[in-house]
Order: sequence, then C-alpha cells, then structure tokens
Amino acid sequence: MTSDTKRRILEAAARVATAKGVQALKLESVAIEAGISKGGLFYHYKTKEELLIAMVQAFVDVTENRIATIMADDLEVGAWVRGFLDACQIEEDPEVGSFSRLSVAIMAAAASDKALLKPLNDRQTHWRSALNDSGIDPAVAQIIRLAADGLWINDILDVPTLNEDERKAVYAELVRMSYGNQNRGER
Amino acid sequence: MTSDTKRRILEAAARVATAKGVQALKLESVAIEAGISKGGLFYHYKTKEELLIAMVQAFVDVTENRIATIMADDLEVGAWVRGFLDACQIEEDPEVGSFSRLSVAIMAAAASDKALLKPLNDRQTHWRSALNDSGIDPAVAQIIRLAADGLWINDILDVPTLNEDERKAVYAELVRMSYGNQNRGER
DNA sequence: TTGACTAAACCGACCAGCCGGTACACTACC
DNA sequence: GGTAGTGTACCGGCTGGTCGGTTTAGTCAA
Repeated sequence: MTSDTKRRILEAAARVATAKGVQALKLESVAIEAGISKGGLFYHYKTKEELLIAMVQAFVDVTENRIATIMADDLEVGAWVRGFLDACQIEEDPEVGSFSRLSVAIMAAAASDKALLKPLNDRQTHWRSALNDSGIDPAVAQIIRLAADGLWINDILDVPTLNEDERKAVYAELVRMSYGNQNRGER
Repeated sequence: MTSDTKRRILEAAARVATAKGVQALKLESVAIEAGISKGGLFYHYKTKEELLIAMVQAFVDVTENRIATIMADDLEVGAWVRGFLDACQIEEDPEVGSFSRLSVAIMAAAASDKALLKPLNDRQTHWRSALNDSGIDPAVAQIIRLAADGLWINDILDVPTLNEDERKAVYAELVRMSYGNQNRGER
C-alpha cells in the first residue's frame, strides 16, 4: 500500500511529537528523524496538514486492524469492545505499527486544527454501532471505550493516573465488564 | 485572591484555545480577547509558560472545589467519584468558573511542554487515594474516573463519540456504578 | 527517462518577549 | 497643601529568531 518511506515518515513524526511535544513537531525535525531531507519529506507530503491527516488515518487504520485481528479469535459477546481495549494498550507492535505512539497524532492534529481529525470522526458512526451491537449493555460498552480513551490520553500526557498494580486491576475489570454482567441492577 | 484581571485573562485564553485550537493560542489574541493590551498581559504573566501553568492550576482548583461542593451534600459511598464525574460535566458555571473551557488548558499546556502539567500531576497521588478510599471497588472507581476523562477529551476534540441519548445512558450507568455493586462477580 | 529522492539557499509571515512610555493612586515630607 | 516620590496597572510599537514552504540544481537506481 503506502510506501515504506511514507511509513517511516509517519513513525518519525510520531516519535518527534512524543519526545518533544506536539508544538515541537517541526517538519525539519521529522525529516531528520526519518533520515531523509526536507525536500524528500515534501515530495511525499505536500503540506504539514497532509502529514497530520495521514497520521490520524494511520491511527484509525491500526486501531481497526487490531480490532479485526482480535475479533478473528474471539467470538464471545463484547469481542469488539475487547478489541478496542486491546488496541489502546499496544505500546509498540512492529508488525502493525506502534499505536500508542501514533495516538499522539490525535493531539498533534487537534492542536493545529480540529478539522484534521476528520479521518477519525468519519469512523465514529461505525464505532458507535459496533459498541451498541457488541452484545452487551450499550452503556457499559461505551464506558469501556471511554475508559480506554482515558487510559491512552493519560499515558500520552504522562499524567500518573494509575500505578502498575492499579492498571492491571483496571484492565482486568474492564475485560470482565466486556463479557456483560447478568447480575447488574435493572433500574 | 488572584486579581479580577488575571481571572479574565485565564478565561480569555481558554476561550481562544477552544475556539481556534491550542496552536492558535497566541498571546496577542488572548490580550485582545481579555480586553487588555499585550503589555498588560505581560505585566500579569511574565511568560507564556507562566500563563499556561496558571491555566492548569485553575483547572485543578475548579475541579477540586466542585468535588468538595458535591461531597458536602453527598455522604454515601462513592461520593468523591460522583464529584469528579460531575466536575467533568460542568459546561459553564459562572460561580465556579468554566471547567470545560479550562480543560482545554491541559491540551494547550501539554502541547508546548508536558512539564507544564505539574500542577495536575502533583494532585494525582491525592486523587488516586481518594479513588481507592471512595468506599467502592477501587478498580471500578478508577474506571469511572477514566471514563470521565474520556468524556471531556472527546468533547474538547469534538469527536462525535456519543449522541445525546447515549451520553445520558452512560452518565446514568456511571452514577449507578459509583454506588458500588454488590452483585458483581468475584472472578 | 522517470520516480525517488539529496542538498542547500532562500523567502515571507508570524509571534514571544522587550522596552520605553502613560496614568493614577497613595504616601510623605516640609 | 503643594510637590516630589513610589508602586501598580497597563499600553503598543518594535525586533530577532523561527518555521512552513519554495526553488533550483543535481544524483542514482531500475
């Protein structure tokens, strides 16, 4: 699909943004990090906007690929939710591309213009359907998804929200919730 | 405490960041929005960093004040969690100051330098204790908190994660969870 | 000979921070 | 009670460095 160089550029951009902050995501830094020249970068991405949109798209693709992979092996109720949860946890996956580093793309894109989140926004209708049809209480499914978002955001921002033990307990509880819970109150 | 002008500057900065994106948070725009000159702004905040830190601090203060207010009237288990949840929902509160608009401060600060989140990070140990001691399962308390984070992040980014009905259902379920749930499985 | 670059000079807009002011209230001394 | 001095709040033009983007001239492999 996309060339190897393009992929290297996207990953380099994510590394720069992660290491130095999204404000410091300069095209020259990206070029250097990717091991190419500034001209070479412009050859692939004509503007910074184009690069940011490509980063957001890559984030979406990696997330959905991961969910598809998980769902292939998991046929129980709540599989989509567990897939999403799993996608948000990827620290680094050479095969799929690094997700947690790409999630900084959302921040970088939103920082300069929220309209650049279009590739993400365009999938929300689908994601919401998937959550509503995941086989468990929709509200619970949405909560798991929101908590997963909370996890990666806090990670990106380096806010010490959870320690290692708490994170494990939270993850286990989220997985448990994703299988549905027959004993819940009915209100 | 802090002068009226300082407060006006903080709110103006939040409005600018919300309306035009955190990358467009320029000191001159803030000054104009606050109805003062650039020189006047520099009189109160010597650097942009100082302004950003003040914004983060204001965010933390508003959040904790809100939680304290809620807890004064709510003595049941999970009160702190409900307070946090409530704080994250404030769209605009002239008495307390606007929270949802200030939450953009987190994005703005993190965009230029994650170290500016110090006022927030410094409260995390306390917040984690509050969650662990809230009277309900710590993991569930953490999840509610993370979901609340997920809510405001998606709001700031204008990602259409939930429609109005879903949001209400999610909120109701989060509140229900915050009272603890005796019927949960034990793993 | 085309596609994928390198290398490096350059431009123009933009913006944080600087600085030399102004205005005004308040104190203090004679 | 006048005048000098002091501190606070604020004004707004200026500048120096930065950065997206352009341009040009050339390399190299398939």
